[in-house]
Amino acid sequence: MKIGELSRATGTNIETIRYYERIGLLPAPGRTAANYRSYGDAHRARLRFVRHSRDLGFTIEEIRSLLDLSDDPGRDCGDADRIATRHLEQVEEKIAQLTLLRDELARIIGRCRGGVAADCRVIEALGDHSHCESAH
Amino acid sequence: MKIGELSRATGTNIETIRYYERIGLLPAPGRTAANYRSYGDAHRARLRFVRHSRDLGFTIEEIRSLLDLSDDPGRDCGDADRIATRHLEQVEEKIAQLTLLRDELARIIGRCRGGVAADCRVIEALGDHSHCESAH
DNA sequence: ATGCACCCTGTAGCAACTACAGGGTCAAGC
DNA sequence: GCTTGACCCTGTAGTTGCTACAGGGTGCAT
Repeated sequence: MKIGELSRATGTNIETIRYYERIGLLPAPGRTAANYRSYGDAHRARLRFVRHSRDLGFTIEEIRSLLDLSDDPGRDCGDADRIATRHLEQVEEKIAQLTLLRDELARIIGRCRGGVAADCRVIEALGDHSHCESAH
Repeated sequence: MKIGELSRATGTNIETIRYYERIGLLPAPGRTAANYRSYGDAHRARLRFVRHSRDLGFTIEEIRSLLDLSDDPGRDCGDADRIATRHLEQVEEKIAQLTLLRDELARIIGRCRGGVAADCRVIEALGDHSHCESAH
């Protein structure tokens, strides 16, 4: 299949597919006589793996490691588990941070009673971290 | 005060301070005879405002608007409220997304019972979105 | 033969910094 | 008086993960 078809089959931008090839995340496919990229099922499966991992928030480097693992079926699965677990921890930490942040924002906004900027509690609160109830 | 002192006083990287000046977020300060930047209290307060806003996840452009507002004390506070409220909504959406993602990751990882990559449920799950229970 | 959809390479842009390279300034110590 | 070290300067390039051209070639239908 040509790149446009692969793009549609995986919901991936054509430029992104070429980008993944350039950085070595996808293997360079064969070419047609007209120098068009020609992909097979294995390419499509690999790209789906990459896209799904990106959707789950893995970085390109993490995906590289995960792909190395899946290319070597004899290797210990524990490595994949460790990468995913560490990522899960990061996601949980991010959620915790954003939750603090949300509470802080809600508190700041809640104090706004309208009026002019000189009396604005939102602007005042942004200028002075010491009004905050949590660290960030 | 010189840039190093401002950096320590606000916990901001020196390069970041110069960057903010370059993009017009901070006004260019006066210079000493030796061409060193020379800051006053107003600069420090403004930088604290910027850093605090960044910590709360506002973008540079949002901060630019908020600074415009605080520079013009007669203006309607509602603009600041709207910017902050929209940002709060974005944070809430991000939390919701990450929560879905966390559940999906936890589910994937929970299936891993060790063993070799060929049988790895983590790698299998990453390759096939159809195993997922939620959209992402 | 001409239009159009598709493909190619290479480069530049985005956000928000961060990290040099290559140089100048200033006070302290020998 | 000269060096050492901490600080400062400008300008440019790197980071992540794409995205968007510019400027050209290919393939098929009308």
